[in-house]
Amino acid sequence: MDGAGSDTVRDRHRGPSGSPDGFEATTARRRERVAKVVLDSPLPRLDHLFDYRIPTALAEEVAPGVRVKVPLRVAGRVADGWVVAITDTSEAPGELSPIDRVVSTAPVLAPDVWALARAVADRNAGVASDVLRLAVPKRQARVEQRWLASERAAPAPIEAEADPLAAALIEGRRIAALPTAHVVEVAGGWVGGWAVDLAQVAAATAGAGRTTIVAVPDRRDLDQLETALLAGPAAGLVLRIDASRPPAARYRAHLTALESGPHVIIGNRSAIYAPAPDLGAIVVWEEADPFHQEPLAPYAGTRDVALLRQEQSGAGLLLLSSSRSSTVQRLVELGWCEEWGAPRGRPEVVLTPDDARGARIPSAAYRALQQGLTAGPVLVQVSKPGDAALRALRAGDAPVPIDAGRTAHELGRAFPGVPVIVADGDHVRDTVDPGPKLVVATRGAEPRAPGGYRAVLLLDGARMLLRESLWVAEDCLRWWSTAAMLAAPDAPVHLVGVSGDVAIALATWRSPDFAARQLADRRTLRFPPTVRLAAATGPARAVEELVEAWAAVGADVLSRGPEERGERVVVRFPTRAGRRVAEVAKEALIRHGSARRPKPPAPPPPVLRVRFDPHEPG
DNA sequence: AGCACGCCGACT
DNA sequence: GTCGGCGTGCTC
Repeated sequence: MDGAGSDTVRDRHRGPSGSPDGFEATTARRRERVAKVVLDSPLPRLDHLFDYRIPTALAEEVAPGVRVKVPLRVAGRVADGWVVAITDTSEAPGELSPIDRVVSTAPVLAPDVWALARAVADRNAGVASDVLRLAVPKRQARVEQRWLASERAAPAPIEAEADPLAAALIEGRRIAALPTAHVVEVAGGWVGGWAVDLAQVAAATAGAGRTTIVAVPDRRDLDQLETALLAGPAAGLVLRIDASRPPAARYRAHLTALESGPHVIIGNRSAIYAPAPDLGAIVVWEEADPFHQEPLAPYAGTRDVALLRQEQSGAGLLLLSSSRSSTVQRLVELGWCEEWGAPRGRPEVVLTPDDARGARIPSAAYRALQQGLTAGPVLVQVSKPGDAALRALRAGDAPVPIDAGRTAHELGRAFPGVPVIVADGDHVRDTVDPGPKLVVATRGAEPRAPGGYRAVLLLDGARMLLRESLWVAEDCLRWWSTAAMLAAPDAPVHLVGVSGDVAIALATWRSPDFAARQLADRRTLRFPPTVRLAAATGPARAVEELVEAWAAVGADVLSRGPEERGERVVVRFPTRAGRRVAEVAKEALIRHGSARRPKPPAPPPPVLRVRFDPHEPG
């Protein structure tokens, strides 16, 4: 990777003979202090490094990573940017403008994070500054001044138990693994076994003087991981990088992460961009969870960013998931990633057919609940109700949907005197107390119970499998697996009304085999993850032009249709073509990407947009 | 974003 | 000839 950042698209346009405007013949290379600056601008045309003269008055302060204000001649504007490198020469035509001022001397954009942002943007035909918005938190002047003034000492070394997985990661190995499959008690309470697994790996990595980054999908998982870490030897090294926390805390954690480690950096998807000078291991928990998909352009998900960061940094990569996705299985089969060990513990899953007389709960499952309730709480997982279904229910419309509320009502009647607790998007619960009770939860909202549930009922499996999605089967396996892992070690897990491959995968706890079969099917169908997809929307003319350019580099149209004020197209292409497909898209965005506004007041004009690896092609 | 430049049609 | 509308390209 080019440490100064690659000016790829633009350089390629110029070709080997140099600038098309003929400036180079008259422009001698100048010798002076030159700063290479990336501008904080979302315009694709400005997404390359700009050269600025470093005035002697600023020579002391200008350094790679600092925020600067620079003039942008057109319209006499001053733009924000970051210095990413300092050189002695410039190829830019004309006189260099001087840097206007240094915003602060804190080097907030670490060189490797810049290289990562550049690579992420290039892979997704995006703009580096859009990625930097995720990678560098908003400046907090007070916090920064305090940090600049403070004495900084490296954290004291810690004593941690040696761990073979951590040792492998520090060597730079790439590993796919399944976690301990039951809840575990630590000083702060009961947490998922996965969190204790990861706390151990992070502590051992810190014991070797290296930093670990762990990215998890959501706040609930982050809380569990933090609890597990605070109970262990690495408690003092934890930095929580979490967009939902106050900006000052977020910025303070970012500045601390810039210091030499070891640290244990934990957070949601933005944590994958955290600066880490002594990075030893990159960990993604539940890489297939939709919360790992970035909703902001250029939409790069945690797993893909982690893969790029692993390749650039040479740190280890651990993809730990409650079940194997076809995407990770592909990495394993390519030999890019190795499998690690066998999962520890395995829920006792019973496949239970639907009741012949049409009762909501088959009698075998009913007996399991009854039995479980003599010892403690039991869990019933139902599919997501959905707002429309709930509104219909309230309005008294037929048909009545199956949802957490109705199931809870029925169960309450079936088990009189037993408390019923509902957990869903509107009633968020992280944990429940011990003692007999029925916990009815929509998938993904299941609370944890001390010691684990005495029985788990996966009630709406068949319904979940009806969801229209490219990824239904593996999504269901993941939802069921996460609920199953909340069971006490000897408690039964009943999967109701589902048979076939996916049910057997859960019962045998062999999701990798299932993922391998999914992958084989997808290979013959030419579906992701064996090929990649990209979607473009915009004015028909721009979309048509892009489709032609894409066809020339090996992308074929999967679907095409009208879109509000324009067109939408989805193409697929072999993974090998990814680089060219992204380059071509970036060129199209430079031509058509910025708004050409007609006379106001008019609706905002359609603009060309490109999205790589959309989760659903539709 | 906002400004210069240049190409083409309509005018003194 | 030349004025000016607007589409195109550029910003170190």
